[in-house]
Amino acid sequence: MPKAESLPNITADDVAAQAGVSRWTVNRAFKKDASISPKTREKVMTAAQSLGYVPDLSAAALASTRSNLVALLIDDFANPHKLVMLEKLTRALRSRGWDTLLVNTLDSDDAAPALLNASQRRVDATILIGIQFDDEVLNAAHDARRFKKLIIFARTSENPNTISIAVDDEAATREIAQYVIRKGYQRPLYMAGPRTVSAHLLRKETFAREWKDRFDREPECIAADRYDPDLAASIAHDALKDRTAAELPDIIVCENDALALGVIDTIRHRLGLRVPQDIAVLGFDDVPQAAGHNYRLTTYCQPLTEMSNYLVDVLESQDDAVHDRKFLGRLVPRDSA
Amino acid sequence: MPKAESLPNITADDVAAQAGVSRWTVNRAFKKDASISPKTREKVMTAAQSLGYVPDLSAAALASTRSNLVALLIDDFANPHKLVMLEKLTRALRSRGWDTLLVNTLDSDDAAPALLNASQRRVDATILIGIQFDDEVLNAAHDARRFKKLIIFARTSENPNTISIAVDDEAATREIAQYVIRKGYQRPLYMAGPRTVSAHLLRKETFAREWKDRFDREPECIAADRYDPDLAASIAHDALKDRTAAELPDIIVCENDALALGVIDTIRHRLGLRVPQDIAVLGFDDVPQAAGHNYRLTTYCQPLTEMSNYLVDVLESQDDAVHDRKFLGRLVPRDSA
DNA sequence: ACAGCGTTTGCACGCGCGTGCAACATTTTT
DNA sequence: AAAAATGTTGCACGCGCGTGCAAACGCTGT
Repeated sequence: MPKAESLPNITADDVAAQAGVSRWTVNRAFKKDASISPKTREKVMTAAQSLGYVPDLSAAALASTRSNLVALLIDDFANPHKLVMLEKLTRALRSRGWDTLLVNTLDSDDAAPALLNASQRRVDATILIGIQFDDEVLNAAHDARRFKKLIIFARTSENPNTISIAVDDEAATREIAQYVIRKGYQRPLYMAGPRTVSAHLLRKETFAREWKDRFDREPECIAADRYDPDLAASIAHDALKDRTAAELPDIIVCENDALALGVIDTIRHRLGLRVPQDIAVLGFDDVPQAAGHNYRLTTYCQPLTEMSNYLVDVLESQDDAVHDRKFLGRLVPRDSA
Repeated sequence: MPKAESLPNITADDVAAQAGVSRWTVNRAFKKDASISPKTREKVMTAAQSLGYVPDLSAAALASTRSNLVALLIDDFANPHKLVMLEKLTRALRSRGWDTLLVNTLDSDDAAPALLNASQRRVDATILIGIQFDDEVLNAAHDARRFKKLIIFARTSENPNTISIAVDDEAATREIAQYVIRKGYQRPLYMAGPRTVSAHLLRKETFAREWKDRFDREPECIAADRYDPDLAASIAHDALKDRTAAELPDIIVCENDALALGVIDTIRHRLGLRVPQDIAVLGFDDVPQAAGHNYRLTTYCQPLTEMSNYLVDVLESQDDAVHDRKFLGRLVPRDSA
């Protein structure tokens, strides 16, 4: 049951009166690195506690140029990796004093409105972990007033107006390609994701290049336009269902785990084949299911915790240096390839 | 690259000057149901567009008693259903003009601080979709000033200070129990979740009661203290690994899908048995994987979209009526039971 | 006790907009 | 055509706190 009528707010003034100091001293007591004597702070804190006072961050944001609030724009909810990213990011942010505004980029035309929506709350930065952002939208956002940092997380971007914090896709894909070659696979099939996403072009192209460098032929490619296991399952099924054993690939390299999980399901339950004996599968992201007994998926693990902490470092930095950074993850060999 | 130096903000005053009206008229133009003539609004909007003005919701929140912002407190990130809930909730909220502050309840002692954190941003309501909230924390929150609506979503709560929007656990579990009985299962094993969560006690108790009413004996129960497939897999394995075929349950009824998925993996890959021929499995939530070819999980589907829309209705309602509401979902029979 | 220094505290002003009412403009009624 | 009813616009004040500086304080050494 909602509360009947909200009592008047407790403000810093109330605490100041009770503690016998000025309002400004009260607010200072709640700011670390503020110039205030330990005993005054103690006195203020006691008064605040007894009144149940906490600073109003909303008012603080209005008064200053910082809000300690970031917007997190997200779509692609079919991809289980998103939940992991959300956890890592919100954990890093909150444990270091940042609040997160979660904005669901509802559909493909909603990228710009979502960005605008975020800006209306005075966020200090906007973090993009969706896939629906093209350069046009990004540049428009950058030109708008009131936009501060625009961070693309876990995805490579060459856009000069954004800060990209991601795994080194080329290095990672090269490692994956080398692994596939070393294991002696002959007929890889590469399954790509949505074409709008530059990172993924990078992965696909890097894999193709590595393969061509070694065998002087292009690997076969198919694509799913969403990172959705079910969709990947259907597409893989359509691509493979009429093939003879000799025509089947011996490994399917997937742009990420969301695709790989669906592909494994199709291989097992619709094609009636075994992983990895008939067709091996390789993923990217190391989602929780990848480690489970069912999939045992060989995949590439991004250092998400480290990346999240670096993101907060970037938020807290004042300078205008270029903050783009690429991280190295590691290939996690399991049983699927 | 971050922007060099942020330009001065465009405020309603700037637009007012350009449009030749007062500042208040400008803000009115952006409020629906405001008393303003169509042509004035048009004029204002044109000026706003040309200047790139959008209202500052942060300032609006400070000035009024409403912020159109809700906090969403969440933990239990191992449960894939959380991602579905996030999507449905943020979609319903945002498409109806509400912003979402996502607060990761970092650990079991963090429930109260997380709640406080939310209150500092002047949220109009706090939605709890985590599992770490006991009555003590809830009552403390209710007593605190500045707390408005406290909504427990997708979980039954008897706490009189909260609004609970959930599926009818008793009806759902009764339906599940009837299904199990009708299908002729003899030796069910119930796998419960964390004990702190009242909804789950309800499910377990309802199932046990239904079973006892029919067969005059208690079903066997085990429990996992997190909704984590991997943990559920281990616990199921420990419970079953040394049993003879006759001692094994013929169905494992799980409090939710997060547990059920892990249980299926264990049955197949660690016990080497078949689902459902050797042991059937039943879940709750209908997570995306449940429908896939791998699990084909029989489960109970909550009407999340409807529930989310109702939640926004509650947010928009002014009265102090009791808004608790229980929804009916439906059992989705697939191949696992 | 006093100058000299660093530390701690107080304050005027503004952040951008909402509330509620009063003033004004427009339409309808008689 | 004037009066009444309705629709539309303007404004004083405040929401709670940050910024940057000036005043007051506490301490050292002599």
